[in-house]
Amino acid sequence: MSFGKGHHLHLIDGSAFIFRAYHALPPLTRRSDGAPVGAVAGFCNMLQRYIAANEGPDAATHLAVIFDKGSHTFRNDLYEAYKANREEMPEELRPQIPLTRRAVEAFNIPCIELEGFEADDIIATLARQAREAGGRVTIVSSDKDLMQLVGGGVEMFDAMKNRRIDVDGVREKFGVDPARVVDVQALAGDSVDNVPGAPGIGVKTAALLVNEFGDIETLLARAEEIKQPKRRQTLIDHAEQIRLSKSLVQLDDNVTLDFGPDDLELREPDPDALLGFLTEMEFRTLTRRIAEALGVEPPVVPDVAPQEEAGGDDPETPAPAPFEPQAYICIRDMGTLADWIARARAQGWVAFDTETTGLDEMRCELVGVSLALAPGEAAYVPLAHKADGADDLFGGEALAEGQIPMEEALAALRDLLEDDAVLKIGQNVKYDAKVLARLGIRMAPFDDTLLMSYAMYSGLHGHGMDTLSERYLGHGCIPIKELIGSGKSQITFDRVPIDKATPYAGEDADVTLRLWQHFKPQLHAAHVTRVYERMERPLAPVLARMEMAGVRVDRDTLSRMSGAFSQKMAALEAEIHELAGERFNVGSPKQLGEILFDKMSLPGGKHGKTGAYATPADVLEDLATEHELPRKVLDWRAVSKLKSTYTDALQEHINPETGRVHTSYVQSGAATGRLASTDPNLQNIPIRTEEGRRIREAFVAEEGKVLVSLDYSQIELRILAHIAGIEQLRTAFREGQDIHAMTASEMFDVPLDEMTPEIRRRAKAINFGVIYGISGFGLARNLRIPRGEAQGFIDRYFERFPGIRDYMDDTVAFAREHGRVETLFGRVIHTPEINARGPRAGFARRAAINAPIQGTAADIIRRAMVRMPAAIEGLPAEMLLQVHDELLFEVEQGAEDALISTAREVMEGAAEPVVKLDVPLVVDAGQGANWAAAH
DNA sequence: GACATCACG
DNA sequence: GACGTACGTGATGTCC
Repeated sequence: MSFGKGHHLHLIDGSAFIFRAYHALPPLTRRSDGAPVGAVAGFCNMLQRYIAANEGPDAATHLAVIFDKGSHTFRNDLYEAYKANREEMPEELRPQIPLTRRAVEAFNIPCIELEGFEADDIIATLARQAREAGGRVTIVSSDKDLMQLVGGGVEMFDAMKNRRIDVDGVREKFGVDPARVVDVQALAGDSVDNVPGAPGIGVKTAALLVNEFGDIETLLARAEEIKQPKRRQTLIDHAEQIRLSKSLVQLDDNVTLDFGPDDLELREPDPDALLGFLTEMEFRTLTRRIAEALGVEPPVVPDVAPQEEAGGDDPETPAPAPFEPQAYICIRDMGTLADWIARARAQGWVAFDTETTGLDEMRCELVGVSLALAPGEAAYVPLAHKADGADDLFGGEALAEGQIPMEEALAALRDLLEDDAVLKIGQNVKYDAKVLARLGIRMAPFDDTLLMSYAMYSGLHGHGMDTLSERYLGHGCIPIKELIGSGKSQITFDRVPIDKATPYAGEDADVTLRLWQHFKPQLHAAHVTRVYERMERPLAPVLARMEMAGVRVDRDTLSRMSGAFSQKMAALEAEIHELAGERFNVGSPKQLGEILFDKMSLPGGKHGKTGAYATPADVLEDLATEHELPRKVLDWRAVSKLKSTYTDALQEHINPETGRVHTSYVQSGAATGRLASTDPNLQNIPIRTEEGRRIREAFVAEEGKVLVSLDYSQIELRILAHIAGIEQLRTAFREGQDIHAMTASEMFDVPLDEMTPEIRRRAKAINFGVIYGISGFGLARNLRIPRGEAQGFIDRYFERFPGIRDYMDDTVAFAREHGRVETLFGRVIHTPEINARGPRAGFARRAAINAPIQGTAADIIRRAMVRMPAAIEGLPAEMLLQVHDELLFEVEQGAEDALISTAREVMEGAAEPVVKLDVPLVVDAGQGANWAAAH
């Protein structure tokens, strides 16, 4: 069939796809021979998702993937240095290139490459042919070099951001129409492709010139008319270089091809060929998913064990059992349960998991438990499943038949779970341990696959069971949604029929067991055994105890504040509507933006990602000098935040049984080693404003008790001083000086006794900026000073403290070489994006600089927390909360001083004996009837 | 469910 | 001189 009107040709930029796949995924190797296949897997995934989503008005009728071939093209003949500063292709990627071509063919998609031509030129040619035939074209790429092709039915599609780029999109990027893009590129040049352009002219300036004069030739002919002398001279001096640049960026849309759009009609893949290829790559999940999409039986991917080296200690290792959820056993009688428990004891370890009615460990009920003794050998013990239809007529109380009575089963399980000689293996053990603790059962000793993954792979990926199973076992888990549904019609696990619950619950234990067998030997190889055994594993029970203790929150106080906030909001809202001259939703940034920037035409309206106006606080802050309205909106937002996030929401988190609020800490929440706090988040209770701070008055001690807060003073700066070896900082900390004032004095040559608050404020911002991987732009924005001035400060800072720059450079170099950074205590934080290009590289760089500092501080307080229960044993005190550098305790009146001195000693000495810091750690303490007073 | 906004260290 | 930027989190409301 010939291509024409009504047809739509999609052209995928294959090389861009590969690089994205390569950088998006961690190095994955084929199990049988260790060949790198991560990029191939990512590539296939992206291709599959692209095809699956091919519907709607922009769907392809014709499709091809285009690759570059050869490194020498006509552009190298024009300009030797073209693309000369491209980095070498990574070693792991090179062998994957031919495999991705085979992947395209396996999908039955035409795979196009032509010796001596860049993919861009082939795309340009096909796009022109398709356009001339009267059809539409979508170029799947975000490469700006292709933007010149947009228009007349040709658009681009950024698969990463899932966004189409049309003529307006190109105008936004280059400031000119697509037809003029080459002229802008010719002037601005391109450092990535090493196109020289005109020195000193960037895209902004280039667009300005092109819009005024037209194309390059006209511009060069009329260069004399340019007013700015420097710019005029540049253009005159570099005319030839600019012409050359244009011929480099101009795509050739007249490549001789022995086929055309007609030949690229969308074809169904041949299941045998496609699944054969995927099986050969040993992509288990992907094979299964694609088989499902094709409606055929998924082939078994042989699980070939890696080739053991000669003399390997166990050449007879059998292949792991395949996953067969239907084969899991349902235990319905005490005899069988006792038998499994006996086998677990004989073996010395067992994988264990609980099923419950919800995610809140403080309120949910136990529904059943599962056990696994070997890969593929798992059992589910239902305990509290409801009878079918029990919820209709009889109040939902009737239990399903054939379950061991709860009491009896728990008594038997207690012996196993509390047996010091049996290791319990779980995934996120803190959850199960809390559920069991409410039933009076202590679960110890244990191993936790979530924490093992966190210790080894922090920063690489999440640590949930589904993620780990897919990644390390190649097995997609049964989604919980298949059992309990989602949204409004969601049911609790006790309503799931036992015959459906058994494969799911059994799988949880089976997967956990297999992950443990996979991870355990790797801890040593990754050098994180100490991190796991000394910091992560022992912290979990400590967190569980803190969470169960909870903190008392006074409902009346919050309720009164909510009432007052409501009134204040209503008053502000009325004033805002009055000032705006119309009613609108103040909480909608979109509507607010339209009022401010369209209706009132205030300056500075910038569009966010979605094209709507952005109205963040700092923008409104600037506008507040122009008009009354922005200030009112800021006030409204402040009150609205306090009410909805704190005074309203916190009340709902008060547990009716304990009268206290019980947060959950996510031990693997932050890549740096920090904790995260959820449901509710008690690590972001307001303190910076007077009004917000009053919310802390609702966090109170019980009658006869006191809240005590201890926090590390300047811990991250102290760590920086130690790691980077900055002598002036170390001395200042040893002598207890004001560190920001000292920095200011050093930088601005102001004696300490003449220090002003303003100068000190600047130094403080720089000190913090350093910890975050400082940039002139960031500091400028923070201090609201010109960028040049901010850069001057930074330069001066590095001059005075050269060790800081060395630390930054060394850390980034280490990350580039190893793909990770480390804390002083050996915690590993992976930096997979550190060798990426573009803005992502900047993010990764700053994160790598920050991670060892933030992470070491996190390690120190974790160590203190692990030691704390034993240290304060005997004192009438409980540790309640951790807020990164602060610990909050509740203690009986009279024992405050004893607690403070004990806890302070633990905290100040927490780095030792593993690390001897050459700066002191200092802990400040406060106490009072509520959290506000304890500060 | 993505995005914008804002609370904390 | 150009680009886009402070690090790490979680909860809420709007809007599609």
